[in-house]
Amino acid sequence: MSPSASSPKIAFAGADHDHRRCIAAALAAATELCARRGARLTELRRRVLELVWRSHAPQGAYVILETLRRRGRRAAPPTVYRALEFLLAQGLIHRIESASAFVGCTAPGRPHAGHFLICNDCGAAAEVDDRRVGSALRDSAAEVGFRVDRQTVELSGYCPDCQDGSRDGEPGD
Amino acid sequence: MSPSASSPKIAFAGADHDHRRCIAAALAAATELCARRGARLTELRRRVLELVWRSHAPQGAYVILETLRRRGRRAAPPTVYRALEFLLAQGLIHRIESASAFVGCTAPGRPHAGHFLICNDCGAAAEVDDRRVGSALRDSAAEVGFRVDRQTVELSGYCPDCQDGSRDGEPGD
DNA sequence: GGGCGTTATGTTATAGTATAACAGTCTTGA
DNA sequence: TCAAGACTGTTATACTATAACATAACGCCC
Repeated sequence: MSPSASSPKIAFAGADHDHRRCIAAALAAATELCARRGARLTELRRRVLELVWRSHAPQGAYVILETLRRRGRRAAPPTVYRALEFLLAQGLIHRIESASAFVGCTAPGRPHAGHFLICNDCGAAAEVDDRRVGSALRDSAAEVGFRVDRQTVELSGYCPDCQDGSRDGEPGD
Repeated sequence: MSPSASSPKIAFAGADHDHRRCIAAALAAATELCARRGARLTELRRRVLELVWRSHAPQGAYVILETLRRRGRRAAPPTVYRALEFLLAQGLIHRIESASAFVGCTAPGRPHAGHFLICNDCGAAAEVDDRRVGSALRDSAAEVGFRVDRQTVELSGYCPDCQDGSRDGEPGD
């Protein structure tokens, strides 16, 4: 069951996609997953998850906080960080270390140790699960006797949509 | 100029090595490199580089700041961050994103886009340059049309010396 | 050696990211 | 109902990083 025959790999959603569907799908998956696990996806946590998913660009904790407040919710930094902590623990979001920000997980409930392609221009982060990368990293670590616990793999650069120079200055290679 | 032939890969220095030689070698390489480039390795920058190299564990900017002050240097956060910025620009140190800290580069002056193995226990970070990892990442990005600019690859886990459980419950570090 | 532009550093203030600690509230189940 | 635990509110603070402007040191030219 291949998702789409036209493109071999789906990484960046593209500027024209219906993002409401992304959000709805993420919330539905989270609801289902938490129910199955007996984890409590409370109203607050759901709202924070929704705000993380507001864009494919990683969202900072304080941006989420501001939005919560503007929407009438009493909130302080711990409010947001605790919700984010829960969502991280459930594998519903990821932290992008190089941006100190959070992005929705595109394959929750499935064990995966993928990597991220992050566009310097539009800010979008695409999650990629590539077996070759994973095994290369694992082999490399094993060779020196290192036992891997957690991996942070983030490539910054320019996504296909942002490489044509239509945004500013330089066209790419 | 050939590296040691005794071990196939040198990643972690080990608890018993003479770290003064690491520091001396790093400072010598930095001096030579900056001279060749006409970059000014000032007294401050040299001292900051030395403090980054104080350990193989990544050092936080404020730890460096505190040490500078204890040693009698007038310093504020920008003092340290500006020196770190210079050292980063010269490729003499790397920033470990997942720790918000800095570690000395083990191969300055040589273009490299390697990755780091970071021990959760002793804190040491080993820089590894593995062609397979690099090419797997490059291939994976190219497949979806992503142009890579910068990469952050950090694996956290346990180094060979820290896997035997001898550290459990140890008070000091 | 003095003038002058450039680079480096000092200094103060503040922005941005994250957590500690404790109080109050809600949920759940015996 | 009650108790225990989980969740959220609240205040305070720690940690990380940069903006903005002042001063000092260097490098070059004449």
